[in-house]
Amino acid sequence: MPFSYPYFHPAVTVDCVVFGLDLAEAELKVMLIRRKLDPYKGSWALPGGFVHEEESLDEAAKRELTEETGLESVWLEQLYTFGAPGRDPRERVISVTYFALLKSAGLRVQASTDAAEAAWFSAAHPPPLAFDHAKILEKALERLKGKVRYQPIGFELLPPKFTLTQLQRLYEIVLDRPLDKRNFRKKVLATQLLLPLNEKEEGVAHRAAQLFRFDQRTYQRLSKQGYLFEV
Amino acid sequence: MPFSYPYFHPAVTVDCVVFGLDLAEAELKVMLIRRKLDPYKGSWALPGGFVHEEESLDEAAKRELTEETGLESVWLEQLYTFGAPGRDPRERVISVTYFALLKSAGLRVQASTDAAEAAWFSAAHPPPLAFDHAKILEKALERLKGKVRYQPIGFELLPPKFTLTQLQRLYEIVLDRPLDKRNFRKKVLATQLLLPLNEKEEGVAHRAAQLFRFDQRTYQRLSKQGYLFEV
DNA sequence: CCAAAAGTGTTCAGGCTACACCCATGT
DNA sequence: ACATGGGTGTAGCCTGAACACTTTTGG
Repeated sequence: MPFSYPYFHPAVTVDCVVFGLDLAEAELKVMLIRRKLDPYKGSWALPGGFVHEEESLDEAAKRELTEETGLESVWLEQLYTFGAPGRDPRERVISVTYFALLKSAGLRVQASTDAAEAAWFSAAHPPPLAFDHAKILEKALERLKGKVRYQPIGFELLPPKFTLTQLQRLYEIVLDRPLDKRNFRKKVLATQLLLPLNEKEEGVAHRAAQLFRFDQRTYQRLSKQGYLFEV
Repeated sequence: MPFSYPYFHPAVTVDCVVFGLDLAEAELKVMLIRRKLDPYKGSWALPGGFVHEEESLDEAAKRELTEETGLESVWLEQLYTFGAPGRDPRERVISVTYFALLKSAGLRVQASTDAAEAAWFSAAHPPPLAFDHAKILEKALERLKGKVRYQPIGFELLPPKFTLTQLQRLYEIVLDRPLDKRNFRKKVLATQLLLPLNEKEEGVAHRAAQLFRFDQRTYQRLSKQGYLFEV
């Protein structure tokens, strides 16, 4: 018989706030699933589920994301842990939440096993959410806004090859204010973290823009030396 | 019979990284307790304990802090949740960690009920710690260094009345680099968040320094308007 | 009067902001 | 040819860094 500490043992879940960028609508999106089980059956909720006995919290978050939305290889970071008594009407549940950034290439999502349906919604104006998920989303937005300014995580929301205008739109959307084109370009190019590719944008009805990719290697080298990315 | 989700239910603890400032030794300190129970009986560890069924995580952190160290009214913020399988040798335990800042007035601590002994150690060079507490401490230090620069939490480590030199020492210790006296004073006074008191330092064998206090009210008003404190 | 820390201004360089026009491409 | 977004430089301002001496107090 396995040892068990003689104290209260709550249920523990992970929930993920998955952000995606919609450049067409110039909006930050969040992925929600429609619950097919009680409680809150039929409501929109963050993708998530119970932590298994033999997996770490990070692994649980990755697994739930894949199971519920078919998404893989997203950027994932622990956000905050919510555990107020009563946040789940049935039993006390501690929720370790993550926030995830998805390369915007495909904003299509396949719902799968656990969830009835998955879809993207405006992150700023989401529909009513199950449990305390509105509070979780708010915290995630706050973190994203704060973090995007001093860590180059914004790139996780863009396709691997992107134009400077797309990068600027990204920051304008997340920071919710307009940026000056010339100043923005000067600044991000000065970081030396954008590698110009031998490729141009395709299929546009105007002058094709230069494509760049983010230089992950150089960034990692620089940040070990105390370099601070800032926008 | 109460409802219970048919999934794994781990034990859940809160652990607190309590920082204090030792201006005499110019060092950041962390409070540790000596464990009087297995596992790791006799080792130094972060103060903490199991979450009760009817209390929130924040409440649990406050309660443990008071029970184990006699400390009250410290600044407390959730840090990170650690839950790797195997981090407790007996049973899987999820630990929601907090970091706490203690006004340095009294760096004495009374051990009480749960713990055999409580004492202050160098935060940079702690003794060997139980469980994965070394990793937790490291994360807390990282957070403190990052946060102190853009949020005025440093004041939580000083007595309510302090001199500009003490404030400068604090930042020098936390950021681990020397700061220029004149530039530092210009900058912090420009924030308008330091109120000069009609009092001077006492009992020193040299010119007595002006005492200040931090203007919490004004800060809250300004930060609602999007003001960003920076050092 | 000596030791110890408090207190105080100016100069210079680099970064940030504001701002407008020509260019390349597809239809 | 025109519509659409791509791409580029400069000038003023402000902020951050460097730097040394006088003042006050207690012993």
